[in-house]
Parts: sequence; structure tokens; C-alpha cells
Amino acid sequence: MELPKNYDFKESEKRLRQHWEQEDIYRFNPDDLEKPVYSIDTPPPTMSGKMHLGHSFSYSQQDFVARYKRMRGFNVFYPFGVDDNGLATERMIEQLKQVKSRSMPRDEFIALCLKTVDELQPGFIEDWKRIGISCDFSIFYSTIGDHSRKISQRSFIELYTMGRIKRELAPIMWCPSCQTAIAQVELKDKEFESTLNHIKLDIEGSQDSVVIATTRPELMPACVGVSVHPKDKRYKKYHGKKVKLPIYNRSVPIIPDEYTDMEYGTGVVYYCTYGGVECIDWMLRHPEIKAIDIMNPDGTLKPESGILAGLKSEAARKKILEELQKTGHLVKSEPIKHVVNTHERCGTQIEYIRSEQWYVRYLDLKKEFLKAGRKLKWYPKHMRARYDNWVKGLRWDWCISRQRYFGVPFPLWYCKKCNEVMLAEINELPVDPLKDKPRKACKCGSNEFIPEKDVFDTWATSSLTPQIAIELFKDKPIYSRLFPMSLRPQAHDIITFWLFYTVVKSQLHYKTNPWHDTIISGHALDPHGKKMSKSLGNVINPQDVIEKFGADALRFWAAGSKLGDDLPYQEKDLMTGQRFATKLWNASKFALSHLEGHKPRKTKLEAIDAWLLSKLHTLILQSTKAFDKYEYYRVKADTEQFFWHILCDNYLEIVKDRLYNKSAYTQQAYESARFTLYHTLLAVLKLMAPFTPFITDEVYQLHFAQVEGVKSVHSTAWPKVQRKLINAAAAEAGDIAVEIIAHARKAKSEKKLSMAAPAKKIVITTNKADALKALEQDIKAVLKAEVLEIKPGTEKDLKVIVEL
RNA sequence: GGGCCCGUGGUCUAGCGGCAUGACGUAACCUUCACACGGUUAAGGUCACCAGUUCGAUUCUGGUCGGGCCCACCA
Repeated sequence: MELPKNYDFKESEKRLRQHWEQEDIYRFNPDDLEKPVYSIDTPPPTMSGKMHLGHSFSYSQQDFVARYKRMRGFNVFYPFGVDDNGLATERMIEQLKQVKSRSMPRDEFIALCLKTVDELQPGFIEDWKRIGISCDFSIFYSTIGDHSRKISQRSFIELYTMGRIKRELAPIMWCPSCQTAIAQVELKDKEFESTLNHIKLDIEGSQDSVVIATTRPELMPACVGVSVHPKDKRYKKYHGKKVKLPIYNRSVPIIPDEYTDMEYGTGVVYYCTYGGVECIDWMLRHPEIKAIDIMNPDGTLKPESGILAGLKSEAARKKILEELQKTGHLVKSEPIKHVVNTHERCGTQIEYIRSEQWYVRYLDLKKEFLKAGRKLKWYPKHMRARYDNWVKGLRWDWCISRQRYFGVPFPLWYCKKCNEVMLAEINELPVDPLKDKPRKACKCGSNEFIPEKDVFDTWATSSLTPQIAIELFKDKPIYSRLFPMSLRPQAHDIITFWLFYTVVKSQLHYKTNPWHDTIISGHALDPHGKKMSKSLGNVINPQDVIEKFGADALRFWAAGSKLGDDLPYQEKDLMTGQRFATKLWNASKFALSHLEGHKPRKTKLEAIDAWLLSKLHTLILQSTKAFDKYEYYRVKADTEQFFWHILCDNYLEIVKDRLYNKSAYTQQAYESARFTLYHTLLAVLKLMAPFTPFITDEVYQLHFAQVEGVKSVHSTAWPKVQRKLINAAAAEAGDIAVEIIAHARKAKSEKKLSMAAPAKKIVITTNKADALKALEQDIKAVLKAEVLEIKPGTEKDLKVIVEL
């Protein structure tokens, strides 16, 4: 068989992808009720750009598992979706098309989004296919698609019926730039330079005054009260009094409140509705206080704020500080750095304003959520701590309404007459209340309705990916076996978003966890171990990496880290991956050239062959155990080690003589070598197939496909451990042989001789002389020894004398 | 401020009670009939630091220092 000298990954990867697609290698079979099902809740990547290196890293890791399970005989349910609704997509389209969602008709903007998403989708998905992700891409969903809308809206209606949904006028975290409510999970800390301003407030009916310290003086028009610690001696005399606000000439009460920190600033704090969470808490403790709303949704201040009207926070702050300076109420203004909550999607400082929003009521279920977290099997284990931490720290119900355009609409209307909420009916979903009308009249008899304009938060939909995926098979008998799913793979940054919300929905709807196991990937870092970011300019594009080193090399790199561990991208690791492919190609070329006409059937094994097979089956045993615990990196590392050093560096060198000079050996010895070669190479291909699917299948196609009668290595069965082949005596004898060979190689190396140089005489003294006899001919051949003597020794140490 | 993870030869990494893995890099040699994208050999580590437990610690416990991630209302 004439094979090309070099392995061309570009040509090969492309061709194999076509082959896999044509032969439906990764197709889930919904009609197969024999095989056990392994179902994966594949993360739908957010369609807000191209696949980045972090994606290729974590999707590769989950793909190792999917491929392993498939080879273990599971009917693998491995769908692929895209998360293409919501703010991230809106932002992408605004940038791409140079438009502003707010300055164009809603319909038009949505149409533009849908059209653009449709256009971009195939190219976006292509990257996942290029790295060899073995999803069944025919099991596909888009989170903005009708199928997802239907399920998302149905979930809302069901939760509404259960009494888990509420609509409330309440202070809410608000992004003035995106002009929408946002959730706790969308916050991001950011440090800002600011000033801590000490402002004098006069006590009403007295000459005294107190000084407050604040970073938000511009909120003074919304000030509703001042607090001191009840035990603070300095201010005890003022309990029950009022202070007069400068400029606004309004009086607000001084209220003792034990949450006030006596140490901070002056020990006096003023509360404005709403300066922050602390203010909202304070309001809850003092319900007699009425809030003052001074902020518009766009972040400007309302007319009630007098001189500050129309200004945004920063300008207003400057203005009021100038005024307070003039009136002599500004005592001092000192620069500070402080941490402020910002909206993670746009970096804008968030504000708290009051507005009506929809919530999933779940704060009463924290204990259940903690219990659910404990039931889930986490890999690595310690990732659960993040979930627990998050659940314990929850303080808001889940706000699911967004004042945006491109999302799944709330399936409801309000009666114009009596204001009653009119829900859509489940069998008419999906609906768009802006276009559709309720089927029935309101209870009050009215037929006029106001549509709800809000859309769901993306997580309200993406928390339903298990249902979205499996309901594509709703009419098949296999449907009932798909849930709870076997596995949720994802990266650690969205444990508190996606993982948590999926658990929440599953617990609320089905009182069960959505999956049995979860595997959490780490992040891909830059070569110096730093996070990649556009602003640092250290972003590495996986597309470039694939172009340069191949998809196998990229995956090989991703297999080099444990679950949950971050991994720096180092080009040398990619080169190692590429070299592995080349080495496998070359070793296979050699092996296959000796396997023509070989029919794999058991023969009596030569000693060194028994040694190799013993090592191989030990490897298979360990690898299977490791993979079952999702420790894929061990399988990759051990197999690589076995392949390169045991198989190539030693076994192939030893067996060469038997293969080339077969007349010097018995037919049985020759066949033993061929059997061992076939068996071992096939096993190595299989063990590596989850990691480097291209090169392994390429080699498999050259020979094994016909012999085995299976179309792809990815459709073959994972190697089975044959315990009879694990043979301690054979393993030990072979190891001694390898040690002898190393001695001789060292002797040749020291004399600066080629390894092919003949040795006049080699004398071995060992207490395992009997066992070594069986290896004599092989050792003699590989070392090109003219004379080989094996002497029985009593010492433990092996003695090798090499005469060159 | 709380929680979690991590600190192993120049770089990345395995191991996690008893001679410290491997890769890349480095040096010398070998163009041997699968492979020079190769082979052989070699150099290179007080396993961050300090205490403790133990016959024995890189591995366990406590602390210190350093790095990372997540969370948190100090105005």
C-alpha cells in the first residue's frame, strides 16, 4: 500500500466531516429502544459573534465525553442549539447594522434581527462543526424560534397558574443605557473614582446640624430620611427630630436604625429612593416612609428634582455640589475609589428605579435549591460551592421581564376595562400579544385589551433547554427516556446563571433535577495565564488555530487540562498535538504495510507481544475507569504515553526484525506480531478517537474499516478489557528487556554510534534469566548483537555488559 | 469582608503519605529500510515559605506570602 508521505490535516479534516455527515455517524436514533440513552444538555452558544477559544476549549471537553459514551454503546442524544434572542443579540445587530433599536419601529427592528440571525447562523455553527463537535446537528433549536417560544411561554403560564409569578411595582435594578430591568446575576463589579461628600444638614428648630457622607449627592431631591445608629451617643439627642434639606427646603425625619455603621463617614447616612440596595432594605424596615421617584428610565432626573431636572447622574452630581458649595452646606469632598455595580453587558452603572416588573417568586425555596444542588453530581466536586454560595446569597425574586424588543414576548394582555390579566391559552402558543388577540372576552365582558410589551429575560428561555431539546421528540416513545438528562456540560462562569436557573425551572415544574451529572469546564487563558479580552489585545481566534495546526491539535490541547481547570494557550502544546497526528500517521503507515492480508485471529503470543498486550489492556482498564469519572485528561495522557514510548519507541523497534526478516522466524512468531500490531493499533485509535477524531478515523479508514465492517472508528465499540491478557509475568519480563535495550542504547550513544551499529557481544546477568530466554531473539535483533549471552544471577540488579 | 481553587525543573503540566510524571525548550550524538514534525543519551527541581502530625510529607493539619475565580449594601 502506497501512502502519502505526510498527513495533510486540512484535506483530511474536510473530507472526514463530509463522510461523517453522509453516513450519519453521530445521528441519534429515536427508534432504538434497546440501547441505553445518554442525553446531553448541550450549551447553546450565544450568537453574539464568532466562536472564541473558550468555546472550542469547553465544547471539546464535552465532546470527549459524548464520543466516549457513544463508543460505550449509548444512544447519545446530543443536540445543538443557538441562543439568539435577547440583549446580546440586539447589541450585536445594533453594532453590525449601525442602528439603534429605540430609534426605529419595533417591528422593523425585530425583523432586522431575525433576518440577520438567519443569515449569520450557518457560518456561526460551521465553527463548531470544524472542531469536530459530534452533535447531531439535525436536533437543532434556536431560542428565538417558535418551538422555544412555545415552551418558554408555556412555562410562564404554568408557573403563573401555580402562583409562582407576580407582577410588582418595586425598586428594580435598571440599566439606563439599555433601558431595561436587569437581574442580580447580570451585575458586574467595577471600581470607579468618585468623591465622598460631607454635607451639612440643619436640624429643624435648632441651631445644630449633622453631617452626612455620601457619594450620591444628586439624589438629594429623593431623600426620604436620615439614620444614625440608635446607640450612637453623638446623635441620641436628635432621635425623632427632622433635618431640613438644603436647596430643596424639605424636611425629612431622623430615624435611629441599627444597621447604620457608626464608624463609617460621620455615622450619619441619608437615604434616597433609590441610591442602592441598602436604601431598599432600609425602606423595608421603615414602611411608613414613602418613596420619591425622581429618575426617568433613561437616567435623567425628573422635574421634581428642580435645578437638576433633565440631567443625568454625573452632571447632576457636579451641579448640586456647586450649589451646596455656594450655600455653605458642602463641608468637604474627598476623592475615593469605590466599587459600583454595573450592567455586565454594557458596563453602565446601574440605577435603582421603581417600576412594574414580572417576577418568578422563588426566594422561599432556597432550601430546596440547596438540596437540589446536593443531589446533582458535580465534576469537579468543588464547583458546587459556587452554586451554594449563590443560592445562600439570593435576595431578590427572579425578575424575568425586560423592556426590550428582541425576545420571547409575555403571552398576555390586560383588559382595558378592568385591568385583569388575560393569559394566552397553552394550545395557541406561541403568541405575540402585539399582533395576536385573546380568543376569549375578559371576565368583565370587555373585548378590548392592552398587549404586554415586555419580553422575557434570555435566561427565562435558556433555562428550559432540556425541554426545548427533548420535546423535538415528543411523539416518539423514546421521549420518556430523555429526561432527566444525563449530563449538563458548561463552563464555570455561568453556574449562577444558566445552571442555577435550569435547576430552578426543573424543580418548579417537575420537582426533580434536570440532569444527573454536570461537568464544569475552566477557561482558556492567554499564554501568560491571563484572561483573554479584546481590551488587552490578547485574544486568540480558534479559527486561526485550526487553520495553522488543525482541529485535532486544538482538541488535543483542550484535553490537556482537568475539568474545571483553566489552561493557558501555548503554541507549543498545539505543535505537540500536530506532531502526535503526524506520528500516528507514520506509525500506522508502518504497521499497515505489514498487515496486508492479515486476518485478525488469536494466535499463540510471543513473549514481547504478550508484554505489549498486557500493557495495553492495563491502559484500557485504567482509561475506562477514568473516563467514567470524566477524567478524560488521564486517558489522553496515558494513551499518548503508551503510544509514543511503549509502542513506537520500543515495541515497533523490537518487532521490526520479525516483520522484515520473517524467514528467520517461525510462521507463528510472525503472525503473533501481526496480530499484536493490528490489535494494538486499533485499540490506540479507539482510545484516542474522542480526542483526535480526524486522524484516528483517517487511519481507521485505511485498513480497519473493511476488516471490522464498521464505517467509522467513531461507530466502533470502546476497547474491551481482556483480563486474561493482563499478565504480570509477561509485563515484568518485557520491562527487563526494555531496560536491557536502554543500557545498550546508552552504550552506543556514549560512543557516538548510530543505534543501527552492531554490537559484538552483550552479556546480561539477571535472576530472571529463564523468563528472558523467551525474549532472546527479539533483543538480539533489535540491538544488532552478534552474540547475546544471558547468565543467571542472584543479585536483584540487572547487569548488562555491552561490547561494541 | 466571605467562599472556593491554585503555587512542582526556563515554560506548561501529572502525582497528593515512602526512589518527583510527561511535554516543550536546552546540550551532545545518530540522516537506522514508519517518522529529522524523528531517534538515543544527558543536564536541569531544597515540589512558594514556616510550624505541626508521622518512623517518614511534594502529598495530611494550621499559619504566612503570592496568583486566580466567584460572591457581598458599608453610605
